[in-house]
Amino acid sequence: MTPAKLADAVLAAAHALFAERGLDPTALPESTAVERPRNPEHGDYASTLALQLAKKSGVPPRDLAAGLADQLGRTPGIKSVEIAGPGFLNIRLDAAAAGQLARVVVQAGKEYGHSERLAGQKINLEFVSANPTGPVHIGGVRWAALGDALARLLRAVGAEVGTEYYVNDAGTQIDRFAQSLLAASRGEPTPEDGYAGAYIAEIAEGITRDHPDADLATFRSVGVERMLAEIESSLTGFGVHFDLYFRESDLHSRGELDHALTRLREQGHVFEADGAIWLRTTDFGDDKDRVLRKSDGEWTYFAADCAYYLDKRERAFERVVMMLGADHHGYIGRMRAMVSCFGDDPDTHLEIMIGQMVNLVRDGVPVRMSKRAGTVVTLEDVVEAIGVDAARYALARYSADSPIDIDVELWTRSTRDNPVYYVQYVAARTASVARNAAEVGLSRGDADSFRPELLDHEKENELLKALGEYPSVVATAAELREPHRIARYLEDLSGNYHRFYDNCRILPKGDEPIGDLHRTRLWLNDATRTVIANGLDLLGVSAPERM
RNA sequence: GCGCUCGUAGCUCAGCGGAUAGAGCAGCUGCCUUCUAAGCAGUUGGUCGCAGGUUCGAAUCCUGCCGGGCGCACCA
Repeated sequence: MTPAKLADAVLAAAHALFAERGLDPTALPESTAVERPRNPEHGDYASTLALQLAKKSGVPPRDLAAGLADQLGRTPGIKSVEIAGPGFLNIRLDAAAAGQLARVVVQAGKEYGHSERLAGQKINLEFVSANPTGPVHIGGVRWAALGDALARLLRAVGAEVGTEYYVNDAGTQIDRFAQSLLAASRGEPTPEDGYAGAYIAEIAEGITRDHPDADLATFRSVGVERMLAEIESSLTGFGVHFDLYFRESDLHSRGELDHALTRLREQGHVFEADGAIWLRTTDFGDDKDRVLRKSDGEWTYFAADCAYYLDKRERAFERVVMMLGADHHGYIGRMRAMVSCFGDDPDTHLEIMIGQMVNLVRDGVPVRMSKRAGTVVTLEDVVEAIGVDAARYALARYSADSPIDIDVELWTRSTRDNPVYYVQYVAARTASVARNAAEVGLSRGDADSFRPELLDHEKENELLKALGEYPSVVATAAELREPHRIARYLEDLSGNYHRFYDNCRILPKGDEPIGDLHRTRLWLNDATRTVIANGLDLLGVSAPERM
């Protein structure tokens, strides 16, 4: 019996009860859920349905709870139902019904935890989008970890996801980048407002080698391509693949800014003043109107944002998700207003996620500079310091709302206090048990030797409940755009596995003959490995066979 | 000044309106002759920033205040 099926049973009981008492069935929700109470005295699962229905039905909650308990008590697999407090239903399952889950999980394999909850939704996810004027810095690394995890999560719940990296290859920052390369190639000092760092000299040198007569235009075009190739390669090494690297220059060359301007004009929110073309974003709550085309005829960055948004919408994405650093949160107001100016609804078509700052900390002091980039800490620096797995886990483990310090010493430690090791250790332990089982001739066996009623130890029950919770954790994490929930869940699951391991011997001791308990526990071991591996995969972290 | 965000144990943080608010670290104390001790068990530690409101029920939702961070360009 999975929690989802139990929840269905609770709802079915409510329907039966309402019919029996002649109550209005429209008061019943379409679906309900059961909780995994922390306090074991509150049963294996708890439902608050009676509390929720009391007001709507006009029946006292404890009275409703009693009726529900009566109905539920007749459901196979349910051992007992108690009413507690104001009207909680505390439900206990038979060991056999609870234990079935081990088999459900193993048989579902990689699919366990997946659902169709967001099926049919087409979501565009844009993240990182660091300017191609230098390596990806640490803030972008957080988005790489979080954005990629979110893409995996959304796909796991059935959404159609397109991931994109917006390449700002058309603005004046690119001019400065080109001039910095040119200066470096001539051995001249970095121009004012230019880019410094060893990488500039390296790229300049490479371009000069391949294009001896390179002029500013060459440094510009080739420089951007090489920088972008480097960025893409470092992201690939980080396990992050983008479906599309979208170039701002394409918006210009395809005339998409004019197209967007036309559309905005049609909607009636464009005006001219002081020789510039403006979008009246104040119509939709922005604190000031925004320039689309400057008086000198140049498009603004904001105009390109408008065109890019329109482009995504015209590619049939119904939801446009963008991830920005906290220093860009001022964009939210104008972006939402812009969406409204197009006639869209910012609450349904746009979603802007804001992430707080990240520091790499060594010996209690923030690391400030990269060996290669000079002024910032880069993706390579983070990977070199703690490795891809730890970096991805550390960056995905915290809510994007909270600023984080990544302590190099902590995240490279091989102890309990390093969360990624704690979780990966379970992956290794479960794999080790499976290997040892195979060596002594123990296998999960067939359906006859899977005897879930034998899984009646407290720690087995706790582990089963944790495993059963996984699908709803995935669904919630996807809906709330909070990958950190996966990490926290995996840590909880890991604790449950270790306690099971400590209390319940899986393999036969010495000459002990192999029995159904050994086989059944092996199912539980393998179910745990499945969920740990699936969860880590959502975060882009490996599930090692050995450590 | 306006806006966004955060404020939970000594520290770092979980907690999508539910029961006695949880975990790791730090402190103290135990557990390895058979599956990985990179583990487990016990113990100490809280006016959930403050004040109101909504609710059967608030750390969670709303309002105000206090404190920290960030942002308010015809920059990109």
